[in-house]
Amino acid sequence: MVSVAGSSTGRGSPAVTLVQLPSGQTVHVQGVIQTPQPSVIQSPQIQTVQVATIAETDESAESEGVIDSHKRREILSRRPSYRKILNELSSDVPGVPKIEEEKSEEEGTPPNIAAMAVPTSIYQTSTGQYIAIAQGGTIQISNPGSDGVQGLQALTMTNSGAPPPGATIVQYAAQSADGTQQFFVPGSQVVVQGNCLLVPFCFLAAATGDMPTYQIRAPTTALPQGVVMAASPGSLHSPQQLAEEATRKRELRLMKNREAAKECRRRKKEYVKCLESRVAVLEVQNKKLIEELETLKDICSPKTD
DNA sequence: GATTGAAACCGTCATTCGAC
DNA sequence: GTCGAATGACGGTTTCAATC
Repeated sequence: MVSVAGSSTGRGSPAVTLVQLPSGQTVHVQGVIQTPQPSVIQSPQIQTVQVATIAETDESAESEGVIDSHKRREILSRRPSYRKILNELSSDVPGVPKIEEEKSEEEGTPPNIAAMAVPTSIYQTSTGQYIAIAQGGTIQISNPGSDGVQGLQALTMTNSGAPPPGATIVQYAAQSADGTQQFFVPGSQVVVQGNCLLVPFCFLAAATGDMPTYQIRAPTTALPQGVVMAASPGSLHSPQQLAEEATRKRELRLMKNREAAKECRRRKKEYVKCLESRVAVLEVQNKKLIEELETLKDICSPKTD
């Protein structure tokens, strides 16, 4: 009679299997029996149940008589965000990377912006560039990939000249540009019409409350060109100004939602990759369990002559 | 090279969730 | 209750490989 009790220690160090994931990542899988791993089903139970319930509408229909409307609403409600799910997974399994909370733009010092006049507002563009706006009117643009101040481009505001009254001339002197280019930012109204095609990007600004926000956009954007600098809050009275304000708010909302959708898709991709990785690991574990079962069967089964 | 279908990507809208 | 963030759904666009 062979005893298999305490096999986790009786067999010496647990076997380690290398699993090649679809993403190319290699994962170490330790002995299956010795170190029971948290189940992928157990961890995000809530989510799994919810998905299953949504999929099996017949079953939910059967239990309608028992479940009140509130409970059904809970069951059918959207599952938690991918970030939550993935972070729960990562807390269960050390190998699963966490989706980090985004740092606010004011947090973490962007690279390549040094010696700025303070107070300074720093913004990041959709292309990864950083824009710093000092109170003195200086705007600096930095490219994330470059070193030191190499990526800095200067925008200088002056309040004089031929442009519409009250407008500000913004001189854009890109290092790589052939020459200095100009576009206008008036004090209370929109500008930059059409100039988007002349400069490497559009300069987009929108005031929210007291603090204006700015964004650099590529000329190919779907956003209508020309809408940009918002009037200062509190000075909107005429219907036209109200309409412009509404348009500006809409553009801002669309812009934010656009970025949110991108981020959401990125998280979803990461979440799916995580699930695929878990599937790969569990498949290996399952295979090993089957093999161990077969081995034990061979050992325990009586020999027949 | 032209066509075509699938997959990936993107922007927008509608809705829900969670913080306040 | 309000507001912003997150996300599903939908339709349009782009990319790419397969086929002719």
